[in-house]
Amino acid sequence: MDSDASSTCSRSSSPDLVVDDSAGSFFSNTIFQKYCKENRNGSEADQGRTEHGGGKTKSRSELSKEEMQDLRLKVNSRERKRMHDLNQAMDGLREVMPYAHGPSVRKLSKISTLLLARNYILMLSSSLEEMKKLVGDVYGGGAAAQSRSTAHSTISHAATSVHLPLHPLAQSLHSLVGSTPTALQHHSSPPSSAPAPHSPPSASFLGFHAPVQGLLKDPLHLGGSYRHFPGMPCPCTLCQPLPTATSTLHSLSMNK
DNA sequence: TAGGCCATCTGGTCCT
DNA sequence: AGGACCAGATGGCCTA
Repeated sequence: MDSDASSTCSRSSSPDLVVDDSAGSFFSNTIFQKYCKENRNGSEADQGRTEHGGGKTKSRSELSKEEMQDLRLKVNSRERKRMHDLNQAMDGLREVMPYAHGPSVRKLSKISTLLLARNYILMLSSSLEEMKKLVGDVYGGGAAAQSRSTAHSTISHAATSVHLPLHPLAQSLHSLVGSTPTALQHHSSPPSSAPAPHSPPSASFLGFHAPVQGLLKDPLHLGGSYRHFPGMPCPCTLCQPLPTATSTLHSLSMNK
């Protein structure tokens, strides 16, 4: 089920659901069935009371059971649509994460997606800071202003040529991918070509520890399937010998 | 079979 | 009043 990477999930749901489908799920609901039972019993008594006031807007208490039912279906439909939109946004987030994409790769859970996204943002921020420092070092204090003016070209060059301290996420990624370097297919393989068995990432992959660990499943076998983005520093530990001045990312990720 | 993840329903609250 | 947002409850599916 989770392996379904399409924007719509494999569940019986669709963003453009209208009353029909929603009615299906609604009618299958036990609460609704109970409601129907009660409705059947009291329907005669209600009949006369609910007929009045044609045309005028009624308060909720004045609505007939049928109207209440319609209202309920409408509300349910809206809520369903809202959740679909939310899930679409979540899928959009998944797409831009440095994580394997492909039919054979299991989809990140929502919580995993959010946690990974957070770490990823922290990693990028840290990278940016390091690059700024490097640029400052290379051009010296006097040239700092000038270097700032040429920041665009310089940074883009630095991004491809300099290894940055990305240790925490890199460790996390490698805990996801596995420990053997040969298992990795760096800088080339399309994610879908990875023939690996797949499970969702664990808390350690996401760079979080005790607080989240209980929430996520543990073992992962994502052999060689995470993505390297062109122009971006590779976050893996193999590419990134950890400098002594560890970035703040780790501490940041710890005090979640 | 237990646990994780998810979709859906539902009622409450807040905002426009 | 109507809609958006939220959280709890429920039940289904999947995996270890």
